[in-house]
Amino acid sequence: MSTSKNNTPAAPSASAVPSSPREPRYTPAEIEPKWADLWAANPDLYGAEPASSGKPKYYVLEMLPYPSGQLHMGHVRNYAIGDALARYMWMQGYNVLHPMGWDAFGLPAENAAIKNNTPPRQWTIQNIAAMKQQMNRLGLAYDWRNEVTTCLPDYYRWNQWFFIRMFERGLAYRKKSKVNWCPECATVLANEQVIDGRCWRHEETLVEQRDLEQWFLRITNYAQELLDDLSKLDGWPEKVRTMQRNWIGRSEGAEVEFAVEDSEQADEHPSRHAGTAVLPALEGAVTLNKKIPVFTTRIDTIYGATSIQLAPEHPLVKEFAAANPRLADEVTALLEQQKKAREDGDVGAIEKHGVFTGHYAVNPFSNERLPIWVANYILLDYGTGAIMSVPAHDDRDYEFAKKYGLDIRIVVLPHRTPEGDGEKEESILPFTAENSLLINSGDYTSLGNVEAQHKMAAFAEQHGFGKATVTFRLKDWGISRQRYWGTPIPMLYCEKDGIVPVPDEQLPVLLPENVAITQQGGSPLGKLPEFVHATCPKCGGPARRETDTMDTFVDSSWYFYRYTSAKNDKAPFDSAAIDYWFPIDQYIGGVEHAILHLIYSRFWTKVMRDLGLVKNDEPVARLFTQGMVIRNGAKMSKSKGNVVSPDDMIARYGADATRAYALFAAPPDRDLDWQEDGVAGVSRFLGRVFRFVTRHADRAADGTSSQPTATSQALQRKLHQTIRKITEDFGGRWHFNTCIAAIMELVNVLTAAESQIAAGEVPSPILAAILRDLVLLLAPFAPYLACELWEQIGGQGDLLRAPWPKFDEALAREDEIEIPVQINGKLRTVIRVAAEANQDTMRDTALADEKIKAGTAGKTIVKAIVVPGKLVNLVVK
RNA sequence: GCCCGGAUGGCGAAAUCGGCAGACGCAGCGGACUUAAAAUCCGCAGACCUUAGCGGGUCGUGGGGGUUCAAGUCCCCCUCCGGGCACCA
Repeated sequence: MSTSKNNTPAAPSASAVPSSPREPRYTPAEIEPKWADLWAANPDLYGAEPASSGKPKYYVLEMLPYPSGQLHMGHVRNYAIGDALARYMWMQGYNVLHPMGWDAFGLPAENAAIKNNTPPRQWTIQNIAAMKQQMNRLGLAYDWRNEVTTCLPDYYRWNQWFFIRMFERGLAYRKKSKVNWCPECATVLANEQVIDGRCWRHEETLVEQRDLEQWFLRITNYAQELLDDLSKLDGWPEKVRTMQRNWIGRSEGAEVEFAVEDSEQADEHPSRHAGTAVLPALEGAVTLNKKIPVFTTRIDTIYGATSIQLAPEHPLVKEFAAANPRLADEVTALLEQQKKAREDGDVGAIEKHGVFTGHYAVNPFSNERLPIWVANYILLDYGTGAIMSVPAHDDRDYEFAKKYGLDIRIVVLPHRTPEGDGEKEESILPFTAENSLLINSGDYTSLGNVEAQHKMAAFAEQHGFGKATVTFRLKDWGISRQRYWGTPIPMLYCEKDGIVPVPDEQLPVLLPENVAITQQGGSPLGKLPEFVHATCPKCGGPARRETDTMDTFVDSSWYFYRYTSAKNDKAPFDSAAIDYWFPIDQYIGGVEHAILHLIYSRFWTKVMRDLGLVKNDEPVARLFTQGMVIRNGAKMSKSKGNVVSPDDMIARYGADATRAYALFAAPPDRDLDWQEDGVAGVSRFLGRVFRFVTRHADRAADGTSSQPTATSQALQRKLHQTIRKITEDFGGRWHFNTCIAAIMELVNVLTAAESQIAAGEVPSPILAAILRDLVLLLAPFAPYLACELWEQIGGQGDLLRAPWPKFDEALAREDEIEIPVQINGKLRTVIRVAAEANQDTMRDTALADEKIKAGTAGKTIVKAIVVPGKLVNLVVK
């Protein structure tokens, strides 16, 4: 684009540009540490004011890191976004809370302990120090006065305190169940931590199923509210809300009990082939002791049920198999297939297999006998682990019935299908659509399917064999971990009193330090007799201490509340501070926590609300998920060898350039392709700013007239257009890449006017104002440079508290604009008109143009489309 | 299979409401400064055709259709890439 298009002064000739060899150089390696030290020495500088200040508040939060010892580029990007926002909001006059902390419990510390023979605590604390150093070097404006470190007793005691509160209300409970076991971690994992049958931390490691007694948190009590409140979270990405909705997996339907025929009866039909047909209704008395509850979303199709299918692990299957070795073998084979499918990460594509058990159940609606099968596509842990199979109206049942020759009976039809057209009916199978009509369904025939669902569920409830019900995919949160480096679960086991919580006054249950950590499995704390042996607070007798520790996702479920009052030793936080600061105005982090951390946090907040500790229903008002940092087309990882170290970048180009590049290279929600040449480019740009401002820094003081000139007006116009653009972007769009591009454009315009400035065509007070605003605009993106230049131009007070530049519409307005002129939609020329020119003026100007005259000569102008401020398009024939 | 994103020069990208496609930056090319280099500064730059040159023309936002005076943008169909969910009864 030519500069004249912007109505800016023509570019000066090269010789007009001052190029003094004495010009100071931009040296971030000197500037940045100077300010970093100053900031580190003044912890109040970025401190939030107390709630009592009464100022409008803004709580901006970035997800706290695990202290691995090294920041990676994903962190840098995350924090650069949050820091820019925090600084901007400060400059807008808000009382900003911008805290940071450490998600400091977890397995890597134990692994490092084994490898280096360093105690986990020492390793963790060292890493925290190193990373805090990196953060300071990056110039991140955190309020360190409320730093939270989750592995310290003053934090984790409140995990224990919350746990006991939950235990008292039945929200924490112990049960034996099948759990996910990662052999690599040597511990149990929550469902949320299993991805495609593999451990979330060990992509190569298959998760095993083990039967263990574990502590669970009753997140399912909140399933409905967690689902409902998603609709309130309109500041969250739709993608995250959808992921949570799917994870919660609400499904409305009915539970129906099918009675099992007594085994003596079944013995008359031992052959598996007998299992293919529905037999006539029972006559006479049959013993029906056992019931199979079945969950279905389509009770309206129950007359079409032609078999019962059980999960291979179903308890009844075990019973049947106990009396039938051949069946036992076949069930084992089914289990193997399931396991293999899990290992292949391809659970959905497993080939369906099944086996007839030799037993029958009774359809409570039709009294028909249905063969009971075991099938590998039935999951024990969803619904009741058993289904009624309706092949005509379910894709999976249809596939299975076709394979094994089971009956297929049509009981619902589309509203419009003419009756009796058998061939046509066959062709639509399996017919699974809702909004259908029932046929062959006893009293319910010819009802609409939704109406039938209600009536049938009501009938089942009346007769005590079923009811309408809702099933969730979400399971309770298993939090026991058989590892050392975590919060001890504050529970005691007394022979006399059973499970007893540790009394509040004995909290925290301290995590002992003298523990031998091995990869053997089994809780390391169990090997410390002095830890295990305790006294029952109820009877005073001997008790055994719980030796498992809590999932570290407990730590991160409420840490952001603690930031408001991290030194409180009487309560997890000050409720007055919470009332003021919550909900979090803006939370920023990676999308990988869309389900795990973000659903646990929502659950924890609802529990705390019900405990009367907080008033908000949700912790986070607005959520932003930034894109990944990739390089050479792949996510940065050691194994791919494409990792770029933040330290290297800072050493070479400075923290400002590194941060600004992280914001400049892509919009923050998209993946960012790291290109080192790009960092160099941003660094060059910062150098240009540095030199330009430095060159003119002393102009502020001279007292010349402030009468605007054509040049100064052009510069101010560009400046205020830039202010408008960036201010609007912070308001919501967050395209910091184009914000930085806009500052680059501004600087390009300023340096292009260098010769006019040198010639005195810009009054000093105006130039000084431009420099000041330029520095302020830069502050959120390159804080070190901005501070350095703020000092040079004699800025008053701390830059962070300086008010954000105010956009002036009058200064930004263009007098004359360029209007493209098209003939039949093709660009022919560009005309200049006054910005507020009306349609007639625009059309006349266009028609007077030589190129347009030539282009329309000998033709008829059929139509002239004139859009004020936009374009002229002449339709000619 | 279902649900979200995405696809624009050699590269990262921009175009906020349907109105000059490629802002800004990288890499590249030419020039200035320099003994030289670095640094810095100035300029050129989508592809193709045409012109001695000035210039002129055609094509162009993954592919195909459509709506419109006008489409990267709206509608329909399709391809590829990334992510999430998945025998959920």
